[in-house]
Amino acid sequence: MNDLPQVATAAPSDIAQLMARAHALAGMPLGWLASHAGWITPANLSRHKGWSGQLIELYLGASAGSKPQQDFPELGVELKTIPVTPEGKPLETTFVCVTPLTGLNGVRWEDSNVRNKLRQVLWIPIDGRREVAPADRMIGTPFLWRPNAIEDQLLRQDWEEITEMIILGQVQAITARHGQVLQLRPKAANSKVLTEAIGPDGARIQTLPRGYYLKTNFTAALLQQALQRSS
DNA sequence: CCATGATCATGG
DNA sequence: CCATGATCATGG
Repeated sequence: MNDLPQVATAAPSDIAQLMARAHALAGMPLGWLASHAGWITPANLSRHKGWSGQLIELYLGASAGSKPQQDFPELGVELKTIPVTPEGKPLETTFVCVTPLTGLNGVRWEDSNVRNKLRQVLWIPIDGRREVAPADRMIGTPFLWRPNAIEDQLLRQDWEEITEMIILGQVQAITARHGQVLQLRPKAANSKVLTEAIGPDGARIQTLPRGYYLKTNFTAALLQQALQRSS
């Protein structure tokens, strides 16, 4: 049996230790973990959207902060919580990273931020149903994922198509409908925020910052594979 | 019903 | 503003 989860006092020394910590969280409600850590559980997440992810970081020993790197750089692992139904269907897309909109000439998929972030992901499913209070939302079975050749190719295709449009000054023509498994969407405090990009005539323009997100059809397949492996 | 576009909190 | 952590809210 697993020991009760504990707030981590140091980063995990290896992947086995990281996975042991993650497995200890399975079956625990967020409210228990929060109170055990001395945190207050919000009544809803509308003004605390990153709360669950930050609580899990605390228990796994991820270095908190806003560093533009993986959560466990020494292990090469990125941490992602994902809100799911009891059947294991994702309730939201998964944010990957923001993207620069200039200076992309010559950047290859192999060197992209998206690929770096997704090389190895520790997924933590959490009940994400809005009708369930955050305190009662149960954590699911974690799994470690590395893209296989097919998944890598799907991600690469979308990234290359979207990146090409950005380079050609078409960023304002990109919608969330582009891409099979990866999409580009706004990533900002509000729709007034501006960042530098390339316009249709090649000149610099100001536009809304964008980030890459995994579509739910893609993460749904990952979750189903993990369920089948564990049954 | 659900995906797209919009938004919230925090630290630097 | 930018990067981290994401979910909200409404139009289609």
